[in-house]
Amino acid sequence: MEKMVCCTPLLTIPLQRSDADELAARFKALADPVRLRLLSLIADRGEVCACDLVTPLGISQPTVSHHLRTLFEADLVERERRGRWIHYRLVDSTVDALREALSPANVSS
Amino acid sequence: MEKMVCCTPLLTIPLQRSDADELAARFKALADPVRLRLLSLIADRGEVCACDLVTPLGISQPTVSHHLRTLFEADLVERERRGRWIHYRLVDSTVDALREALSPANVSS
DNA sequence: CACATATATCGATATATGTCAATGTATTTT
DNA sequence: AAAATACATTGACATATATCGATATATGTG
Repeated sequence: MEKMVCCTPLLTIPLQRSDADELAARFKALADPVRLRLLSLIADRGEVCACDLVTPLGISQPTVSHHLRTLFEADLVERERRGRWIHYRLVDSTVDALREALSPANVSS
Repeated sequence: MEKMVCCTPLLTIPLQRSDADELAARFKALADPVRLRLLSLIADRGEVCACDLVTPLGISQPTVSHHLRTLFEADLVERERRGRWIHYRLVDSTVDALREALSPANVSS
């Protein structure tokens, strides 16, 4: 059971400040090419050890760790330690919620 | 007819660097609460004069202008000068494209 | 043309962010 | 327990961004 994450739809009624802050924070997590590629790799493989995310992007291990933390704190990925490795998975519900926040105003009626 | 805008889906295959750059640039435009509220106001009213976007957010006119430019350059809004006023409208196709970029990997088959 | 209004740009400043090398911490292996 | 491996944190630095006041530009009005 995923926890409730976000977000007020953007295009239906004028966003309040607090809702805008929350939604912007999520999009901010998506607003970096390295994080998008990490997310993409995680989604592609279903589950990935962090160790497999360092080499393919050509950036340092601390930088990868930093970005994974950002994705984690935005609830875009979840992680699980298994032995030495930490495995990352996409949190579908957050991606779904962001997608829905971009839904057009008048879908029905 | 809207021009082709973007973007490679995020969750289907690993993003290439150039695609990630492009997509990140779009999300960056959404990654600010002021811009989200501007977009929300524009979407709500269908078409808005820039003059009506200054007061409701409590920020200065140059700042509003700056953010509107950012939204414009990300193809999220279009604008049209009519006399003294510049009218802003949402570019639905860009919002649609971003929403689709967040589509889950295996929708069909 | 002079003036008012709507919007954009400039310059300055404060804050945020991406990145890395160095170091720290947690876990397994020997 | 010592060494090795996986990952996180720290500190430093460069760049980007949000914001504003001042000013410029464009359009309409008298």
